[in-house]
Amino acid sequence: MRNEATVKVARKPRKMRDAQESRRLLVEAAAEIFNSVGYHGTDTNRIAKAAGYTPGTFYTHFPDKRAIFLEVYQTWVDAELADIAAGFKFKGPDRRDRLAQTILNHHKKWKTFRASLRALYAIDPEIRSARLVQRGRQIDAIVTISRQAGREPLHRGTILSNLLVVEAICDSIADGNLQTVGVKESDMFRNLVENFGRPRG
Amino acid sequence: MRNEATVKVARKPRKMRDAQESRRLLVEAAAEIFNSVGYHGTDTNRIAKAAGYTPGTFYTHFPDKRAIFLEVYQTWVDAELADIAAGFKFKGPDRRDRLAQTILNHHKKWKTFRASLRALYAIDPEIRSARLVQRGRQIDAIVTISRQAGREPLHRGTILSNLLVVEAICDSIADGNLQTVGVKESDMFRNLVENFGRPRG
Amino acid sequence: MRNEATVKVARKPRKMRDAQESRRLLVEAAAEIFNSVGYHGTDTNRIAKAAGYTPGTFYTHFPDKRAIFLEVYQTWVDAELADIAAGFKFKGPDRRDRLAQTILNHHKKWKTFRASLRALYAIDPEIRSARLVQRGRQIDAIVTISRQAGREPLHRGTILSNLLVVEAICDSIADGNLQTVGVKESDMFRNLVENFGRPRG
Amino acid sequence: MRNEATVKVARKPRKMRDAQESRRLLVEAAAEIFNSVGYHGTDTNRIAKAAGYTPGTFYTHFPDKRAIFLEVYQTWVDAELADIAAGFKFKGPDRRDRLAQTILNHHKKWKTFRASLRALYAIDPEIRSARLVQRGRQIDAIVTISRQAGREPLHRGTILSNLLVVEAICDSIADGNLQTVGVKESDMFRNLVENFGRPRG
DNA sequence: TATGAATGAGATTTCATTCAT
DNA sequence: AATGAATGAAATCTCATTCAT
Repeated sequence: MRNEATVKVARKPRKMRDAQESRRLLVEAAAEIFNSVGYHGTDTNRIAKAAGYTPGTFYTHFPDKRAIFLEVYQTWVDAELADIAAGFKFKGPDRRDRLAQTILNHHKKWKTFRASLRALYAIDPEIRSARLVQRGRQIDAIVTISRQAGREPLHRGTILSNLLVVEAICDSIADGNLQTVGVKESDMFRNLVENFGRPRG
Repeated sequence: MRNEATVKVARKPRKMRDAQESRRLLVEAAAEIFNSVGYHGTDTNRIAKAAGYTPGTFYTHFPDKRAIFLEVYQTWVDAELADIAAGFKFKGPDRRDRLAQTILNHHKKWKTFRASLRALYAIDPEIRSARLVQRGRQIDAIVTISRQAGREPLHRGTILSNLLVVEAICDSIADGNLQTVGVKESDMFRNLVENFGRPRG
Repeated sequence: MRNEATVKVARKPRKMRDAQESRRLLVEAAAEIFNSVGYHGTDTNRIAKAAGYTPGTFYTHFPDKRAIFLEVYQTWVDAELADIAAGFKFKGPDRRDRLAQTILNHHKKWKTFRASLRALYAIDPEIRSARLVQRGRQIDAIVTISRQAGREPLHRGTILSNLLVVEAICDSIADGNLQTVGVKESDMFRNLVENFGRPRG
Repeated sequence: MRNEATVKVARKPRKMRDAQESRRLLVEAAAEIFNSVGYHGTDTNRIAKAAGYTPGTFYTHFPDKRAIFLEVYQTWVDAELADIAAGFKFKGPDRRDRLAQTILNHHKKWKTFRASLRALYAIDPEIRSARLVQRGRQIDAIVTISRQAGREPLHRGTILSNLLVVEAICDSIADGNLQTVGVKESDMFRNLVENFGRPRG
């Protein structure tokens, strides 16, 4: 009963036939848009379009906007874990600097996405659960890395605390406005570096 | 995200001729709503209604939604500065605990508002400027407090770093989900306390 | 039926400032549209436009499409009751004919609306409740009319049965396709008339 | 939320090469869904899925949604005619009761489908034609049955009238809400029975 | 200042239908 | 015949904002 459409628009070449691939393209596009204009500035039609699809396609892959945000989040957290794990493998005298730089880059890249995540975390129970699960995994991963390195892992509370501190400092540097509040970025970076490899106690 | 249930409708001050009072009522209502459902979950009609006015009135006092958010922010930051200043005046052996508790309470109370602020900071230049100005004032205030206490103030970078750490840890406790990631709140609180009054190094 | 009207209509002078009046206009427009294209063929934008408003206005008066359908239904049922009551007041030898004609006219006029009502009744619990309440009222009204006329009312079951029969026959005539099935409208009308004023058995 | 719960997903007959069988499965699935959520609540993808196919398959068998509704209608009307014919064959003192019960059961089973049919009838010319054709056939069948029974058939108008009355009363009982309007189901059933085998007037 | 009905752009979502495979 | 990803038009609904009073 919707067929009154008298004018036929030229068909687009529908070549994309792989659902997995389409999902990936959508998630990729969504990640980028969420990270540039935030969750509320993003609309599903735009995600679809950016991925090369029409509005309806979005909904053949995700029930709603939150669902794709969650999926972007999973993807993102995996990347973060990989980054951190990679960072821990640095050797040599500047390893702390390089680890700090690695994590800082991650934050620079995902600045806006992280901010959206926090805002949604405060409001949305599902996002909160997902985030908490990942936070747990993140701490687990660090415990594991410590053990693999033959060191006695820190308490979970201390690990979380360190994570939070690192994130907070990274965010402040990533923001790029430190000079506005009269702080030198290099000072802040030094503060960041000091959080790695400190002897426990 | 439409929880009308939580909003208290105030009286109907028809033809109240005091613009200052109206503004105050609106800002107060807005603060509460922003803090319960976040910036994007808040609608201006609802703010007006909660303050006891009709939608149009909102726009006789504020040019747009962002403007009232900014005003709420100013109010809020003043309260925070006052809290911190008060906290610094505690004396006695448990002064660090009491200062930590004071700041933690502030965070508990403004959890959602803070999250919204961060998300907007990432997206909106005006909010960003406002936030940066306040950050500067906040550091200034701490410098001043140190001087008044006859101590040599820390570097601005160190102050900011400490502020960020305190905020991050407070947020994590305020969230109320630490046990979910296997961390004890009391451990975290101890981490928080340690950030106050530490001898500089 | 789906007025694609692409031409932008010049701004309407927003003179309509009476909510009651607006509601009435919307309900009136809705009644007409529901009755011409059925519930599912009706869209809220079209109702608003037909009443002289823009899409958003609809939602300042009704929470959704069902709500206005329900309101149209209330209006309609009142009209029907009034029609029947008026019909019962006819005097003279042709009173049964005139009563039949009155009710038939009502059915002719509301053919499509009635069909939509039935379809929604089958699916939608709220519509069902509303319809049942009205059905009860309708029977009550007939009991009352009988009493006022100094006659002993029929059993409720008999009244309902008569109502159903009258409605069914009216619908079949109102439809206007009797000749297609080889039946003369006048025969059917006679069957209808016989249902009025029959001595009870 | 779009009651997926009620639909049974059939097996996956990939590459089933029997078009007749596929059609049948689709019509069967469609009948059930139309009858549970109505025409407008039914989507063609869901029909296909319930029949064990994917969305595209639907359109290799039917040009559109209306077409399958029409086909379901044909199937249904045949079943109804068979029911009635069977009912007319009952013998003995309770034959009228048993006939009434047979027809009532049919109505109970197809409640929602019937409601949809009426609503579409009011709106859709093709559905209307189909329905009118079947109505004619139905009257024809009853004429034939009468003749076969050696009785002089009633006028077509009387037959139609009786059919309408029976349908209306069956619908009201099938609905299951008579007590809500203060009517006893048994009273209504008696009214129904009285419509069968009445000596013609 | 306050009102509050109205606006209108636009976001979310649905689904009958298509078509390359 | 069957697939199933994709389509795209369109409907529902939201809400920051306006403006005549």
